[in-house]
Amino acid sequence: MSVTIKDIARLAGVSHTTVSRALNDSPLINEKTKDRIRAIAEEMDYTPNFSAKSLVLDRSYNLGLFFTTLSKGTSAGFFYDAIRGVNSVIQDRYQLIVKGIDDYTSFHSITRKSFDGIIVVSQSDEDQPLIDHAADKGIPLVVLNRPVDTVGVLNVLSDEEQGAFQATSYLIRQGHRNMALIEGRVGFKSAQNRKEGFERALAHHGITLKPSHRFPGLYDLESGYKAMQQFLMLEDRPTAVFCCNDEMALGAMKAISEAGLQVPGDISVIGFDDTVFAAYVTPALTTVRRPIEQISKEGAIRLLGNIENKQYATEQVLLKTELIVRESVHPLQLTGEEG
Amino acid sequence: MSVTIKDIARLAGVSHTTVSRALNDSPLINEKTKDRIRAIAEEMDYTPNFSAKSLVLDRSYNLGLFFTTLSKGTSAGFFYDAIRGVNSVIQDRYQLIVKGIDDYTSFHSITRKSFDGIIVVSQSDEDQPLIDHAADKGIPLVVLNRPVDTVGVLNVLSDEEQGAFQATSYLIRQGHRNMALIEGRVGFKSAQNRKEGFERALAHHGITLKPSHRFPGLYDLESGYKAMQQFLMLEDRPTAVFCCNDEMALGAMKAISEAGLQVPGDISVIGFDDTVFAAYVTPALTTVRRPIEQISKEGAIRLLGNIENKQYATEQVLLKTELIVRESVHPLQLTGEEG
DNA sequence: CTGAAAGCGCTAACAG
DNA sequence: CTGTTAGCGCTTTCAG
Repeated sequence: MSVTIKDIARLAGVSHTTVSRALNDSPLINEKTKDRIRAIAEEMDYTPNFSAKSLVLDRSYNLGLFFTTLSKGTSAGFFYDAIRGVNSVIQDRYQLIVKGIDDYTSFHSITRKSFDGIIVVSQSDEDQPLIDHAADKGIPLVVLNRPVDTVGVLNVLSDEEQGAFQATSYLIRQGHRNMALIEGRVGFKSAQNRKEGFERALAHHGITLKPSHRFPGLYDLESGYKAMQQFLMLEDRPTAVFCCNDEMALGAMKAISEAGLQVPGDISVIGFDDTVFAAYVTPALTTVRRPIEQISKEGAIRLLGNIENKQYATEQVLLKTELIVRESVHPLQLTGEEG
Repeated sequence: MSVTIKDIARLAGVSHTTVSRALNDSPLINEKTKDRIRAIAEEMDYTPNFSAKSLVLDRSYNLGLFFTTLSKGTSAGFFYDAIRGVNSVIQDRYQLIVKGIDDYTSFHSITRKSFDGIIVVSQSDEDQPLIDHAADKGIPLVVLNRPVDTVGVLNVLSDEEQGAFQATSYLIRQGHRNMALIEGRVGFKSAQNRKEGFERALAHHGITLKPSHRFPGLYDLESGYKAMQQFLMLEDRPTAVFCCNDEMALGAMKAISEAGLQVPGDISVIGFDDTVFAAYVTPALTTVRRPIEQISKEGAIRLLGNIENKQYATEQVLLKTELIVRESVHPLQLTGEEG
């Protein structure tokens, strides 16, 4: 069996309490004694039993990182950035447990005992039951990526409506009037926000969008491809397409080039997210950058603070998005005011 | 505080021992009693305290999923597929703890108490100390993606050398003789395997590669781009480039198109991994498919079996790769035998 | 079939 | 500054 504090106590000729205190650097213990005990612990290759600690301290040392789904509709880059961001913050102090919310049949096992805190990377309103459950159980909680107004829940996200508004305004400034929209996954908040930003920019310029010029996507390459195929069959083919993420934009570009047309010569394409590959496709994709890694870092930092200070202040942090202009948008006709 | 078996015992008018047994479906307990206790537990919204269980049962209910690194050199798609594969297998029975091996300063905390089993998605020989440590501690272990011969360690991977050999042979059958190689990250086993497969195919056909026609990459888009820029400056520019992953292939394609040349008209490009975007770039990328998700599923299944049966058989599973022919390779000159 | 008692490894009063 | 004692919530002998 493995070494316990009792073993150390025996060797050091002290009580196991003293060992416990020494190893936790308690001010109650003489420095000399501490050093001696630490040396013995080191030598015996002692590792604390976290189950025992957890039991008595009522802390699990677990942090949950929950995604809406692991199996569909989450893009790999998004997933990777989120985990990286959180991981870079928690370091050694916690174990990072990754879960898909849709894997749960019951939230019963999610308690304050099993998670010291939870980070929900939320893409859909359907995550709300989980969020409510966790808030209900009093688990420190931060929700990323989607606005929530649950009391006591920290919230970090980027202003995607604004990002979409900017991107669309840019399209308009480049002279485009006949535009199309490839929407995100139904039920995903990001899909709605981006659509709304797009629509607000249009309304702002008195442009209307025909029903034929919008298409619901799934946030994956294929749905962008298919949506674009639809648009290409239209009589009044759009001169610019706003895609609710980069994957769909890439799919759309594929459809355009297969039809023998050019991006951006014939049709301009704009994406969202600034995925790693955006700069490397040809033409390089003009898109909206969303600071996922920063969001998840901020979220993790706040969560840790929350766990440790036990203060449950509601707070929403809104990070800026940024339009990254590259090559996939072509000016259609200059309108006097420079773009 | 939360409900414990003692609370249930009090309400049911039995001892907490009986409750424990009932909830664990022990054959020692009368079915009627079980039902009654289960009903009460349900009603009180009882959740077992896993720290307490862990302490006495000496199991953590944690499964570690270790990557060589979370911060660099791991591609998002690879990461995502691996987590998905494992997650789909473990279901509710374990918590999945994701770690980057390079985040550890000491493996001290990795014990049989803290992990019931470990899956190492290994990309580098540098992971060996961790693998040895875990094997040493007697933690059930499966290593994915890289061959190891540590005793008692399960091993699931794909035959990448063979995949690279096939891909290169295909290039040769298409008439290419003047080829170039963009290598993977130094120290990554996959980089070495792919390079060796490439070289074996060349040797097999008596083709030699000039030092100028190989370039070390980092598995990311940028390094593929830069490598290709080097090749483009060569006097005897290659007619085909073998890239050790799809990201670098995309970077290379970017460099080619920026130079005013065509893929595959002027230069053929072949990748590795069959990333999601491979089919959607233009031209669609010819590449080698590697069944990451299947590998991680197989690995997880074997690990669970191993944990539960306590049998530590060394076993290596080698899964096939598959050449996916798309559009990025152009026949240079037919050689009689069809390609 | 059920219960009493002990103990997993650790921390935290309470004494001294 | 150190030790004694109790107990976290659970499972597991050992008796009955």
